[in-house]
Amino acid sequence: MNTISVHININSGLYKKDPKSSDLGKRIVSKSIEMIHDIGFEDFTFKKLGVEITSNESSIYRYFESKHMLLIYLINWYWSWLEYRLAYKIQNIESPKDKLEIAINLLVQEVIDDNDFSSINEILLHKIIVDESSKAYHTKSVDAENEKGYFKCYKRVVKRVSDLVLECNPDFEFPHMLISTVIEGAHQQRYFSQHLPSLTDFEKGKNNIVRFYTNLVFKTLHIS
Amino acid sequence: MNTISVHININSGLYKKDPKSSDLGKRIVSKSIEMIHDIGFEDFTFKKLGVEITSNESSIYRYFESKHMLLIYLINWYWSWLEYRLAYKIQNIESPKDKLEIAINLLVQEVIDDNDFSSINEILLHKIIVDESSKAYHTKSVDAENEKGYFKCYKRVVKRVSDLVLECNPDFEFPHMLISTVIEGAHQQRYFSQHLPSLTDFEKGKNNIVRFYTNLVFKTLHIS
DNA sequence: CAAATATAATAGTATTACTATTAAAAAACA
DNA sequence: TGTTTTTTAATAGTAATACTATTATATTTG
Repeated sequence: MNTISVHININSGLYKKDPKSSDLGKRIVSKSIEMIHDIGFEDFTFKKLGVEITSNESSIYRYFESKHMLLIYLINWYWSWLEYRLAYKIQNIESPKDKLEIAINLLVQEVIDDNDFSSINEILLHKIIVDESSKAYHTKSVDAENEKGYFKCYKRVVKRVSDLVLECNPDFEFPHMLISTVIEGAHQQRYFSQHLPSLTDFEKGKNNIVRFYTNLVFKTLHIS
Repeated sequence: MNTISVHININSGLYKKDPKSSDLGKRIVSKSIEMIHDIGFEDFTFKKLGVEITSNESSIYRYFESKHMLLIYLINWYWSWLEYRLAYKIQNIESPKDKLEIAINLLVQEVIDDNDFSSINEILLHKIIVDESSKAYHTKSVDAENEKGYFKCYKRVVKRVSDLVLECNPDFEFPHMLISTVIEGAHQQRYFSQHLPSLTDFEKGKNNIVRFYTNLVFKTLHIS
């Protein structure tokens, strides 16, 4: 899996200059992931990032229009990466049910291994998705940004997995609702397990989030 | 239902001066709901609110410590109100299954009627819950605020409905996950239906969100 | 009618999320 | 090699935000 980064292609409308094209760009992306994870998106600023990478606020603005756009970039990277892993993992699987189970697992499981070959720490990026990604689309500019294709990668993943749902049960009325509920739900449960645990039944090491959502999907689709 | 407001008691740690205790306080709450709904939470400021209610920024700060605290107040009001309606609606119902169905419906259904007797427009407040409530707890101060009891009303509702789940199926392992997934999921689906419809299977007038979540709960619990 | 309290008006602060300009350094190219 | 172009760094500046503090003026209460 060490050539994953080759497959991640991000919509060029998301940046002003491709951060993959220079060392500074890579440092921006890589350090921003660490910092957003550490201090949270609201406290993260380009000024602080500039200090950390011994560069300058204004230099960062040459890559990203705003910190909001940087977050959108990171989120797209994550979903592209997930889409690639999904395709890879189900490519030789025949059974629709097995494919769906693998997909659910991928969507719902915590990310625990990092690919050292890219400048992106996927473990931390997954945590950013859990903690911060709702901030990318809960804005007054969602509609305009959706039209520009800023959420395409995410929507494509939902579409792909919804198609797997329909392969299992062609009569099911709500495949997109089911999958977006599972994805967002799993992220929320991970967040709640850290901060509002009484909203969950999380128990360390028991894989409850994965078990809950897998069970929920197959029960809802009447296949078990 | 016109004496609902009597039953809504908000934790006094959420405000500096009780907004129910004065006309200005009521105008603050009532107008803030309209404004947050109209322009969104980020663009909403106490300065703008002051202008709208022909009062002053600094006067508003005498009621609420920050706009964040005002949002927390509104969210608590919403969940108190829901808790009251829940108790009221299931009080004479015997069957656990019927009680749970009523509860799910209440959690998942859009709010369509306003109680003119309070200074709170519940229709708009529900829309704020859908659009903005995740911003109340996706902060670096969640843990501190959770300890102060800022999320108590919400957690109490989840607990109550989880108990109804266990009444229906005492062996079910994940009642809290199920209910918080349904609540948050339904809010997200309403948001997505407006802004990212390809993530849903929403169709106007077909009540798909209610049908989907009701079905999901009863299938997951093996009772239909 | 006096005292206490609530409100309004004004001013001020640190920080944010940028933009603009210019100079220096590095890379490309001829 | 020298020159041009591009990239980066440094500095300064702006409008807005999310507040705090102070004081004057209403309004309510005893």
